[in-house]
Amino acid sequence: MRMPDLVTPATRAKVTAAVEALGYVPNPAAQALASARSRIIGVVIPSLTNQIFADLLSGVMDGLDATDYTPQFVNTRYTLTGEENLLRIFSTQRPAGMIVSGVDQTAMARQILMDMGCPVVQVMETSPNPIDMIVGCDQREAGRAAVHHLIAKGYRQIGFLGARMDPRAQRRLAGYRDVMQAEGLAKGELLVQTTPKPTSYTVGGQLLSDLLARCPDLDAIFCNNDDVALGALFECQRRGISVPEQMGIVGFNDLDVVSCSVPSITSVRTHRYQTGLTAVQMILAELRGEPGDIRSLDTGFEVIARQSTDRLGRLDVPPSANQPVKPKDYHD
Amino acid sequence: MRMPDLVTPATRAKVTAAVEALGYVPNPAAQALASARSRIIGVVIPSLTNQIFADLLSGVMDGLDATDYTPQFVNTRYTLTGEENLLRIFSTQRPAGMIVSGVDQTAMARQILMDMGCPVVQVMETSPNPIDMIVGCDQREAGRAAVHHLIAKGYRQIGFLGARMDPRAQRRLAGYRDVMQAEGLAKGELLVQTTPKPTSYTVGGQLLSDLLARCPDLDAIFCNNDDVALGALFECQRRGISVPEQMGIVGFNDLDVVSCSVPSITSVRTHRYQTGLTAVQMILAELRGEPGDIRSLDTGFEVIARQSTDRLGRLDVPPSANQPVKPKDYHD
DNA sequence: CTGTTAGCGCGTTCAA
DNA sequence: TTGAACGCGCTAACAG
Repeated sequence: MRMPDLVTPATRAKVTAAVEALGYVPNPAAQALASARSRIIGVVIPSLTNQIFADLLSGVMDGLDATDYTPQFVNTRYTLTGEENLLRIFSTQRPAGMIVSGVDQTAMARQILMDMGCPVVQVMETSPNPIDMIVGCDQREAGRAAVHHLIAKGYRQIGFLGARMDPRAQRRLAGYRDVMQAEGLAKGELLVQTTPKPTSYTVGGQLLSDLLARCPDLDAIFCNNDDVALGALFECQRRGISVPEQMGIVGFNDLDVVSCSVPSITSVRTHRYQTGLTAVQMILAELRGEPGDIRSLDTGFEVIARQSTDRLGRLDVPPSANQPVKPKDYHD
Repeated sequence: MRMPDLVTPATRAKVTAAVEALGYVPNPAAQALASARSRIIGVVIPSLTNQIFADLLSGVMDGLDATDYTPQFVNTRYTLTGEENLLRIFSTQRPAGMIVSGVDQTAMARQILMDMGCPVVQVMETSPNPIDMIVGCDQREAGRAAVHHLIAKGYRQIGFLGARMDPRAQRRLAGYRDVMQAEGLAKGELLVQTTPKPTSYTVGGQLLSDLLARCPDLDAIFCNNDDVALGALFECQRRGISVPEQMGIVGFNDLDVVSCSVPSITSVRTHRYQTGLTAVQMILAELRGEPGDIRSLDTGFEVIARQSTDRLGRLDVPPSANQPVKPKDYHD
C-alpha cells in the first residue's frame, strides 16, 4: 500500500478493493508508534493573532495540502523559554519536520532542534548559519531600504516607531540606525520611540504622540509594522498633521489595509505566504531525499511607494471633507 | 503515575526519582494507541487569516494551557465538503474533544461528529439544537441591533455591505432585513450589496462604490465586518463624503482598528476570545465528568457607538483637512 | 514480489 | 496496593 509501484497491478487492485470494502483507515497513532515517526510538521511561531504569522501559516497549510502530513501550530508568546518547552514537547512526538520562526533560539533550543532528527526550517529571516535550512528576508536590510526611501523623498527628521520589539523589529531598528548614521542624520536615540507592548493600531498613535512630545520637528517616521503605521496616520489626522506634507510615513509588511487607506501608506512588502510554502516544500524535498535542494532562500522585499511619502511632485488637491491628503503649498 | 493519590508516598517518591533520573517522557503515540484516545482537541474553522478566528484560537490555546491536551487547528476554507473531509481525518485520531465553527454542518458532518465519541462544541453562534454543546452569540439578533442603532441615529437609507457571505454573514443580513422591513424602510434588495469574494479592506471600498452607483441617496451602511467598514470609510474619504454627516457606518466585531480610526467606527462587539476559552472549559469539564455543566452559552454582543454614527446633536462640519474629530458646537 | 512475524511504549486487566 | 502479561494497529525486517 505504501509503495504502489512495487506491486503487480492485480494485487494492487485487490488491496484497493479490500480497503474500500472494509472502510479501512490507517491509525496515525499506530503508524507513529511503529515507525517512530509521526506525520506531523511542527510549526513554532510567536503569535497567532498577528496577520504576519497567519499569512505564513496559510502558506504552510497550502503546501501541506494533498500530502498526508499535518501541520501542528504552537505559539511561544514571544518568550524564549516558552519556545524551549514547546520544542521539548514536540520532540516527544517525533515530528516529520519542524518550522520555527526566527533565528534567535537559545543554545538549548537549537540543540533540541538538531537532535530531532528531522528537517528543520527557520523562517522570516536570513542567516549565515542556520540550524538546518532557512527561508526569509533580511530584516535589517529591509529596514535600511525603508529609511533610504524616506531620505530620497526629502525627509530628514526621521523617527522610528516600534511596538513589541521582538528580534526582527530590533533588526529593522538596526537598519534604521545604519542609514541614519551613514547619512549623518542620527541624533542618538532621540528619534527612536519603542514600547514592549504588543503591537496594535492604538499603540501606533501613542508612540507617535510620545515621540512628537520629545521631537516636535519630526518630519517622517519609519514604523515597525503596518499596524503602528496606520495608528500613527490616524494620530496625524487627529492632530491635523498632513501626510505626506508634514509627515512621511513608512510601514512594514504591506498588509492589504495600507494600500487602501487615505492616504495610502508606503510599506515594505515581504513574502510571508511564499515563505511558508517554500519552507514546507524544502521539508518535503528533504523527506523524499531529493538531491540538489536549496537549503537557504532569501525571499527578498520591496519598498512599495504610496501617497504617505509622496511629497515630491504632487501639486494639486484632492476633493474636500475627511480628506487628509491636501497639500496646500509646495516647494521642492 | 496517573493516579498519584492511590499510592504510598514512598513508592511515589521512587517513581518520581526514576522519572527524573531516566529523563522519561511519555510517548503520546503509544498512549493514544493503547488507550484508543488521543490528547488532541480538534479545532475546525473556515480560515486562519481572519482576525476573528485568530481571537477564537487564542482563547482555545489559553484554555488548554497547563493541561496536557493539544489543540489541532485545521481550516475548511469556507467549504462544507472540506469540513467533512477534515472531520473524517480527525475521527481517525480519536480526539479528546472537538470545536467546530458555526452550525451549518452537513448532515454527514453532524453524524461524523456525533460518532466521534467525544465532547463537541459548536462556536460563534447560538442554536436551539446543537450537536452537543454550543457557545457563541446570535448573529441575526446582532445584525438587528446594528440596524436599530443606525435608525436611532436618524439614518433611513440604510444599505448592507457584505463580503464572502458565509452563513454567519447571511444571518446578519437576515437581521438587517428583519429591521428594515419592520420599520418600513425596505426597498427589496436595492440597498444590499454583497460579493462572494473574501473579505478585505479593499473590497469594502468596492462594495460601497457599487452600492452608491445604484443608490446615490444612501445615507448609512451596516457592514458585514470591520474590514469592510474601514474600507468603506476610506472610500468615503476618497469621494469627499463626510462621515458621519453624510454617511453613517457600522461595522461588526469591534476590532482594535475601528476604535482608533478617524473617525472612529461604531461596531458590534462580539466575544471571540471568551468564546474560545469557554468552549475549551466546557470540553474539559465534560472530560472530567463534572456535573451540572452548562451545555449552551450565549456570549452576547454590544453595539459600541462611536463617531461614525454620531450624527445627532452634531450640527456643524468638522474642521478642515485631517480633522473629523473636533466638534466645535454642541447641542443636545 | 509476497506472506509472516516481532516488537514500538503504553493502558488495562488480572493475579498476587 | 503492587507487579506481570497482554495487545492496541501498525512498520520493518525477514523468509518464502
